[in-house]
Amino acid sequence: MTNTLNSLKEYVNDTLGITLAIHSWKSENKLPLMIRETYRLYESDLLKNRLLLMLADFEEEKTPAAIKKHMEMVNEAWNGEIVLVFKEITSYNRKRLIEHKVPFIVPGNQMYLPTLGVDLREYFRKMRKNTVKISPSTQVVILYALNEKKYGPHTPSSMAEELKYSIMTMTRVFDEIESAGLGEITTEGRERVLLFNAKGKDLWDKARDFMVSPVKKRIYVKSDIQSLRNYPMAGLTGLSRYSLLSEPSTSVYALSSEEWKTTKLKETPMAYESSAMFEIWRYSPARFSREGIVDKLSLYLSLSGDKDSRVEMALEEMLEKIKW
DNA sequence: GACTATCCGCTTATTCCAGG
DNA sequence: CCTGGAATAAGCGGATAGTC
Repeated sequence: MTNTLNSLKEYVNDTLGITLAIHSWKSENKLPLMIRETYRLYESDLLKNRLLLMLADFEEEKTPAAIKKHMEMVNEAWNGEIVLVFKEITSYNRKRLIEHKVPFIVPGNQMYLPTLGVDLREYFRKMRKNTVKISPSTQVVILYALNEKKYGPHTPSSMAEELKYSIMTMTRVFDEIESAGLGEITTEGRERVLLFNAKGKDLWDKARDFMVSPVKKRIYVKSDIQSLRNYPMAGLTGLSRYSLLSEPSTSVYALSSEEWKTTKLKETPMAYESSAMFEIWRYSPARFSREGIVDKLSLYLSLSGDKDSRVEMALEEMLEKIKW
């Protein structure tokens, strides 16, 4: 614990050029036992502000919500700034603390004290460019409408049941469809009802720009023919069945990442003679596959962007043959 | 009863940096 | 300058506790 204190002093000195004076806190024994066991509390001051330092050295990281509660309890006995001090913290919990404007210091790494106007980090990353894409679950709903010609009305719960997602996920899907303007969403009583007013090729053209390739990763797998039968054909193998393109020498199959986690198939570092290529998909390819081939639209999305002009032509050929 | 806000942790993608 | 791997941000979707 003294190590943490020392590294804290060092860090503040290095970054702000201030020597922290840290004292033990007299009123600590007023607090619930649980708090005293979890944290060490110290009094200090920084830039003329009285601070209460909550040193958290717990084995397992507490969740932000729990931490917030603890701080509220401490706040009963202390009127002023409370600063959490961590040795380490996961990136997502750090982000959430910042979202909640909870001040904290990770010695040697980061200092976030919004009320004092201090926000230091080793470096700031550039924000990602925000692409307007839909999430895989939303894509699944749209593909469901297109592939099975079921344009609604749908409700979150009916779609959750049908497509094996949670109801919460479907709530988010409806939000995305609404904000992308891909469907009409109304409320009937307690039910939220989705109706795709654009159908068939119209819907496809509208949704196309929002959609993403289902392929997360392509890998080689050494496998016998038997176990390959369990998976739908995809990639160039699939395309060769839907068009005049000749079949590739290495067969391509698809499976979801959930299936990949539980399968006995093993990845091989490269293409051996008896191997097949597997595409790990963001959603289940089996849901829409017919006769052992993945659905045309997903296949199109998985290969669009291929530089080979023969592939491009075959993709267009396949699309044209669709009976919307 | 149907939906949603919030919380949570896992996974994936992006960015940075050090060392060639 | 590249490149590999470490660090970090963002995405995702389930669980839970509400809300209307």
